[in-house]
Amino acid sequence: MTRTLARELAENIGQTVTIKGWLHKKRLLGGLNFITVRDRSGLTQTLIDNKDELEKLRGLQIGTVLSLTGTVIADERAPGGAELHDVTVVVDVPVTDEPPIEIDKPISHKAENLDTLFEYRVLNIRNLQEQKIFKIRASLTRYVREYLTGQEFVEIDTPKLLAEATEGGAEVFKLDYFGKTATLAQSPQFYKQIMVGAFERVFEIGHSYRAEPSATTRHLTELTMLDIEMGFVESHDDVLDMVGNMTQNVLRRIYEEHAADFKTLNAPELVLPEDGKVPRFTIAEIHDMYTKATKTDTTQEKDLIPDEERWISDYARKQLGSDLVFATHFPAEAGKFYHKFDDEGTVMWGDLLFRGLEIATCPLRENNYEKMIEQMTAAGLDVSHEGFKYYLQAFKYGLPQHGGCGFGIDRLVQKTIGLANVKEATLFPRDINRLTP
RNA sequence: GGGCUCGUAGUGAAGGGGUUAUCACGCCUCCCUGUCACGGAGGAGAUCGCCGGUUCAAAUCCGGUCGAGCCCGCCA
Repeated sequence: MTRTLARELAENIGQTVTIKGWLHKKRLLGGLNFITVRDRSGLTQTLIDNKDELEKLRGLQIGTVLSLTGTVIADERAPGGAELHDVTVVVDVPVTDEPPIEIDKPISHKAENLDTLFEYRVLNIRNLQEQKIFKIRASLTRYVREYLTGQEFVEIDTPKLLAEATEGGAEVFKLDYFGKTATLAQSPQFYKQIMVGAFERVFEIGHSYRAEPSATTRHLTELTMLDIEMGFVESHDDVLDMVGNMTQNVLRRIYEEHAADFKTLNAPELVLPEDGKVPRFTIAEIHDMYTKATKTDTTQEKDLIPDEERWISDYARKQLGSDLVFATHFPAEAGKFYHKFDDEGTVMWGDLLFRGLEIATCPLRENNYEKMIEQMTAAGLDVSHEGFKYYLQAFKYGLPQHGGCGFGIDRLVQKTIGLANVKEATLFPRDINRLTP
């Protein structure tokens, strides 16, 4: 007997079929007993009136793996309009231990209960509502791949085990590597730039590791980043246009194709600019606007403070009809050695904010070999260091003007759905004090 | 790294010096032929995070410790 899935039930009225899945819910009404089984496509309700068949389930808990063979009956009282009757029960994998949490009801995502959420992740991921988050996540990365591949970007994979930290910025994890010290990549920064020299346009969806002791709702120590790098860009605007267009494309698509899921997850309504142009403000402009609006002076800050990110996003949504907004022209002192600087004391670097949170940094890179050496020396770096040798080869032997972005996939999923904490958008989050499951 | 808050059955919560620690869900037994958060009757399940102190008496007050959450710094 071949297996029939829950979603195929209504197409098999009158047929004898076998449903395989997990015992999801028992509703025993005496002579009338409903057993709900979960498979990858959804739930099947079966009606068991034979006492001997029902007795096979005595003492068995939610999660028991079952094969149920019976006749498909159309009945408008059944969820989905069809259910299984005259059922023969086969217990494939009996479960006698009571699950520590209930999985047939929405799982609490209250901040105080997040620790429990992740402690029992193995089981609560069997909850259908919980699964929607990760099906949306899977679709989002698929749409990103489809969009970028369509624009002739080549997907690459680069090493996460590195000889040494050279990029600067975030703290790195160190580990023993056959007696040597290795570090975990904090980003594919150097490799994606190197690959511009080969393919012009590249992207990678991979993990990055940050040893920052940050205990907030927006930080992970192991995160999933979408890294994009594009060669032969004419200006920083080209980079911002590419990232803005891609983001709008995948957001429009996810809201369209997962409309029902977004509704049950209480996701916010998507608001994107009608002309397809993501609003842009310079850091200085945002500081001015925020300082005027809130009487909190931020004009001396080099970056946006978190409340400014929320404020400008709120402004963009309400005044300009956009959930996305770019913050551009960071002060030069915020830039790093591989950034491109302009003559006005700012760095050609823009942050993409989505619903109050920074989800991507999008800089233009310095591509001139001599200028790179100059900027690295000015930053106090040893240009003859092993860690820079291979990176600089790419520049020495010809890199066109290029730029791209580091895009936080976890944050994108979080904000797309409207989750309060980035960890809720991650299956098995790693943070400052969680290394399991 | 700095600040604030919270640890009570398996899960989620209430209680906040004084008899047997309260409720919901889940679990066990029984009743129930259209449930879909089914309903009804009964039952089991908690050294109130841990250590110490104050007190005639501590889940409750105080100190420490461990664990967690949120904000800031920094970042995606």
